[in-house]
Amino acid sequence: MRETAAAEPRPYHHGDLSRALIDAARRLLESEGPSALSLRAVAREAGVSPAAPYHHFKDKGELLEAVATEGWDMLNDSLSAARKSAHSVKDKLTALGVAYVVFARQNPSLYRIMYDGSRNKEELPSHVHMEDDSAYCQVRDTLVEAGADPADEIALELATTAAWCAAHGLAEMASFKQFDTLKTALGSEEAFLRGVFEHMKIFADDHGK
Amino acid sequence: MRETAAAEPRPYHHGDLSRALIDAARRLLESEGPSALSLRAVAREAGVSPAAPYHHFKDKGELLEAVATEGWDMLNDSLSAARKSAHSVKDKLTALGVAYVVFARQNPSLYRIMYDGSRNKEELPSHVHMEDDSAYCQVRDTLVEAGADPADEIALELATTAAWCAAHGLAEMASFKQFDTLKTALGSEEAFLRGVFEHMKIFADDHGK
DNA sequence: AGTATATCTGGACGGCGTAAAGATCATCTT
DNA sequence: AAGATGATCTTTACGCCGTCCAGATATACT
Repeated sequence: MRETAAAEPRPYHHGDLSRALIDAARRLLESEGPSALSLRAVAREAGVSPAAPYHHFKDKGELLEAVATEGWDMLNDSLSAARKSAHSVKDKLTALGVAYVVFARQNPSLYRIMYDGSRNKEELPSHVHMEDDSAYCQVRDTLVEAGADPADEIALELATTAAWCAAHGLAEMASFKQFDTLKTALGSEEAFLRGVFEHMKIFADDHGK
Repeated sequence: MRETAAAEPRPYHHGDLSRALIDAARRLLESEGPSALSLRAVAREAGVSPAAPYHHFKDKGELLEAVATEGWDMLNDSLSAARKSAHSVKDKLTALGVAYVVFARQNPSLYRIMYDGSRNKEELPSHVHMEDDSAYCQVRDTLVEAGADPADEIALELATTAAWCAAHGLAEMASFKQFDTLKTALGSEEAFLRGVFEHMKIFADDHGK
């Protein structure tokens, strides 16, 4: 819609350092894992001095928050796609759950970062829990589509929470080697995920329909 | 069964430093949280030099593992007690789930440490998953008591995994402020936990009985 | 008693997050 | 066009971290 650089945060010496820092962090996260993600390492990867990031982020936490935000956006997109691709209404919920866990398994370091900031503040970022096509709202809306009564707000929030907890729990557990035999017995990791979800009412029920 | 000190690791200059270090770590964990748990701080708290711990633990990780092991033992005890205190068979599973989450909520820093080491190794400690009165086995046995078919090993392991994931997911989520309104609406945090569990088949079903 | 050995201290190294001061460069005002 | 302004980046420095090494110290074995 717009020609060139005109409304961006104004490239100065570097160009767009905050963008470059987030990208560098993501790169390090994939190649070295979360424990290697120091502010200094990110600055090094981006080719600037260790203090440069402080002109764009208040501290290390704020940089990680920016990385996390992009992670949540990616997750929201994954869930949207899963919701659309599911054929029957009954499959939609499981498809959402599987998509959630698959995302976490494919981006384990990013997934960790996404929750780390929240754990310290004991609060999820608002765009996860509140905004309209946030992950939380997508799960809730899908529950309603599946037959949950939207008038009973408490039950609906409880059910959404239950689904979220189940998916998050499985996402963290699925990486443990203890489940390898079960995965091979069932043929694939996704079969394992579906198997676990099948044992959870929240993903199998008809929700009053 | 034995009189005094005879089979212990032998107290030397300090007395029993590894014990003292683990206690110091637990103390710091409760008073300052996981982020303050540096090796140096633990040594300081125990009144020894920063290098002293290295004669008892290979590195910081091994000390944290020792702390985690005690945490798992405490959790196992909590679950045993919950299992015994539940009156009906039907209540036992929910009682287990609630006890799990309550433990995590009452010892949040310790709970974090318990999983941190495993996340790096992608493997749970064996005494959690294998030994007879481990948390995992207690959940599995309770499922059998509740009517699950012990002959269908795959289904039983899937169900146990589902219950574990649900409880772990809820344990991590329950600290977020987002659920405060729901908790007050339901009257107490435990009511909130039970409400969430009620939406999970694994905790409500009759398991084929 | 005397030697070996386990335990602890002190000091050092590099890496970390972060703050302060100075250099550099795009933009704004005139 | 010129100089002032202020954002961006670098350099330097501080205290904390995990860890290693050399030396001191106290216990245990012969």
